[in-house]
Amino acid sequence: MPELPEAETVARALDRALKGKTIARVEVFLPKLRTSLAPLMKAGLEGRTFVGCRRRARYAVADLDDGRALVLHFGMTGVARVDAADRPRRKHEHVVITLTNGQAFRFEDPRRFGLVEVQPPGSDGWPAGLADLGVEPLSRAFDADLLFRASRDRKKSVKELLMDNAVVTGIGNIYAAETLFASGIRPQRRACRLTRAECATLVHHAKRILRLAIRWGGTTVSDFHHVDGSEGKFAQKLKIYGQKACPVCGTPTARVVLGGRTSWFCPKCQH
DNA sequence: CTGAGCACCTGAGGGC
DNA sequence: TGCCCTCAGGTGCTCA
Repeated sequence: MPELPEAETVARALDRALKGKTIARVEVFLPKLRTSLAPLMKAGLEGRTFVGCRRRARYAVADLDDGRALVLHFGMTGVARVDAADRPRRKHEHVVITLTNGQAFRFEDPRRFGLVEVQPPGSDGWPAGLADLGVEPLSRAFDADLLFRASRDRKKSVKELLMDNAVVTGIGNIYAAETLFASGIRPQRRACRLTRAECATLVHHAKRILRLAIRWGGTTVSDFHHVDGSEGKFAQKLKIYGQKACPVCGTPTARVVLGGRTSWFCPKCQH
């Protein structure tokens, strides 16, 4: 999916596009995405007004004026748009929420791994369904100590640890690869073999790369688009993911499959 | 508890 | 042109 920078970009745009807008009608065109869409239809959203939109992990959370929230996850191919309500529906637009101002919020998702739910507030200020997530990578809580502690006695690879949402949220296949390349660490290294200093390096580069990617509007590989339909420009900044050769030493990139995901690395620069 | 494997989906691209 | 294969930004289930 959309990893953290893409979700952040979308949440910021939805905040501008939806804030103060009132729901006129909710339509769904499939029984389910990752979860059933029936509760969304029965939620009685007509007449409710959006008060803003924020991000947690890879979720966009559009808050409503009654305390509930429209919770979105983009799976691999989910795209949110807000545009004219009267244009023809696209093939994979599964949810259309018409607003009273002549616009409509639309959720398009060819592979249907995404999620659109209405959730009540939980105890921590976030929707109830977002409990049990790890720390935000851009928060102070994500530091070398946390990563070092989480990596002890773990047989799994460093890359899988970085992508483990119970440890740190929002780092997916692209940004894990970029973080490991910048840190000079091979993706397949056992997490338990990381030094404290290497954990500090990983944390530093993860934060730097995620911030940079947000600044460039995220990464468009094929499906990801902004709320206005434009593309994320971080794709041209990728150093290792999907690259033929290492941009530093010119060595052809290598690939290894970890946790079922292709992991790109430079066999010369990463150890 | 952990980790491995796979299921959930459609579409794009390559080889024949 | 079509068929068959592999692969794709994620998550969550079962099983050992």
